[in-house]
Amino acid sequence: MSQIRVRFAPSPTGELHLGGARTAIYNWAFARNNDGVFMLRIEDTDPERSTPENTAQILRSMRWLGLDWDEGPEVEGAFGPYFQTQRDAHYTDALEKLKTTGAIYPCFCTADELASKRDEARKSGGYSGYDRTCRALSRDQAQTRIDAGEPHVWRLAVPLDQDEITISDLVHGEISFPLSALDDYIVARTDGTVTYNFAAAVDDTDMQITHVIRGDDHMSNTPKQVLTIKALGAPIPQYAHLPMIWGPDGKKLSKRHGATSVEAYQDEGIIPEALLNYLALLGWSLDGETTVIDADTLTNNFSLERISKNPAIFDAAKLEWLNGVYLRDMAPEEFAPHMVSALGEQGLADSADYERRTDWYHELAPLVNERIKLTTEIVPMVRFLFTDDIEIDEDARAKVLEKEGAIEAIRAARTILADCPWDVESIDAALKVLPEQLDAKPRFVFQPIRVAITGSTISPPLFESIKLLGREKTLQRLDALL
RNA sequence: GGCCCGUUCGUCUAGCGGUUUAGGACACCGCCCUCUCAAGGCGGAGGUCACGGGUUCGAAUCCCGUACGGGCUACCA
Repeated sequence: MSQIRVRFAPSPTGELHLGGARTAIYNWAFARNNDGVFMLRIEDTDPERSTPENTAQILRSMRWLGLDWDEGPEVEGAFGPYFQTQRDAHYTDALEKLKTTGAIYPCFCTADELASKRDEARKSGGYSGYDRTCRALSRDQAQTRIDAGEPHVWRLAVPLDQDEITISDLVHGEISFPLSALDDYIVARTDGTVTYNFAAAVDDTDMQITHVIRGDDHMSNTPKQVLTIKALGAPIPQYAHLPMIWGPDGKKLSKRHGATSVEAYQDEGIIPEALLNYLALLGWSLDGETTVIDADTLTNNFSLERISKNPAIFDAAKLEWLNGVYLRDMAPEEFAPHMVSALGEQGLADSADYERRTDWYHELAPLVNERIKLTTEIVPMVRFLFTDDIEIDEDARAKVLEKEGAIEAIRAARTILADCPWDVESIDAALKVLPEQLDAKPRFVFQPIRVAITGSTISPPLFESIKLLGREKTLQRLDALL
């Protein structure tokens, strides 16, 4: 059997959003699991909405997710170019071929005429596509008008000698469309440029795509593309149409649901492993039990048969939970770079500092990564260790510091820490006696100390925090409240 | 309007005719642990498998209708 070749074909009219990312993931995983080729093709034929910035953003997002493509922009390959705007020659060839076989015909109806015909037909209740007026023209008649310079488009002549066309979809099974409901769709516009359905069909043919894995919204386009490929005399690829991803309200995912692009999630503190994992399992399942799956397991087990047929609602809470799972699983040397980068953005740390006291960072890492879900939570939790410019939270001041016994606890801690050996065990042992000594519940003793040192009621464990802060700064912060 | 697709706990899903009193995960609730917050442990609530008909000894699983939701129906992709 020939090698499996799949493609992800985004149109750079916007950022890479979650639905597109998932389509890319499934294509990639399918190719990897079958020793196939994963191709990236940019469908930039809409000059109004396509931008190089969007293309760059899509490539960036894919790399971030770890989706490496074997052919496409920047890596190139034998089937390029990989931008549709650079493939005119291929489309012209295909067009010429279909003109000679008569599979397409020129249509001189104007856009206005078509619009009014459509409106009228709809009003009387039964619009089912172009009425094929120009299909009745003889070749000579048509050629004469073309020679006279009359503006025209080219349409695909849908075969009339069969009832229906059946496409076999690897997700949905066999799907039949009555040909009577199919339009003689426009393949080439008045200005000579080709339309999406034609370009996609020609490209999939020329690029020898074996499996077209794409969104459900293309299902109705498939018969047009199949008819086109047949007219070209090429083999029909296999299709797999993925269900849509919806927002929490069951409507199409959009800005009003918050972040929709891959980069937006990156900014919100999601790491690529988690997004890949979440999206992979949104519409596909390994066994119904597995919720945490790494890239290798995915690429070794992905199958089109286990893609679900029904749309899925995007659940941000579950993504965040997964993100937390990945964060918690990280070893100190894996997590520390995330801390450095988050702190770096605030000018609180840099890689030089990390180099200088790597052990210190590695001691801090496990205290942090097990209590957060998003990398954006890192800085608020450890900020007190990186600057003396800490402000004590108003709420914490009122609820903790102004309580009876708070100052006494801080004073007692100050005395103990002034000459306690500086390791976690010693600090722990020394401070643990305070509740009994002051005859107070542990929380009433330790919370004031925590607020004094970290500025907040929420922090990494106290004794470890004290140890990492260092004796000098610890005493300074306690003194500040006495 | 026409054509196509879909419908299992709030959400993601397992289930491919009997092993199911429908399993897992997130979210939710309670308890435990505890210096805060998390994490973790234990337990709980939550589904008349959209609805109605069939087929069958037996249906979430097969068939047909209906309802609801979605997609396409552009000289957009």
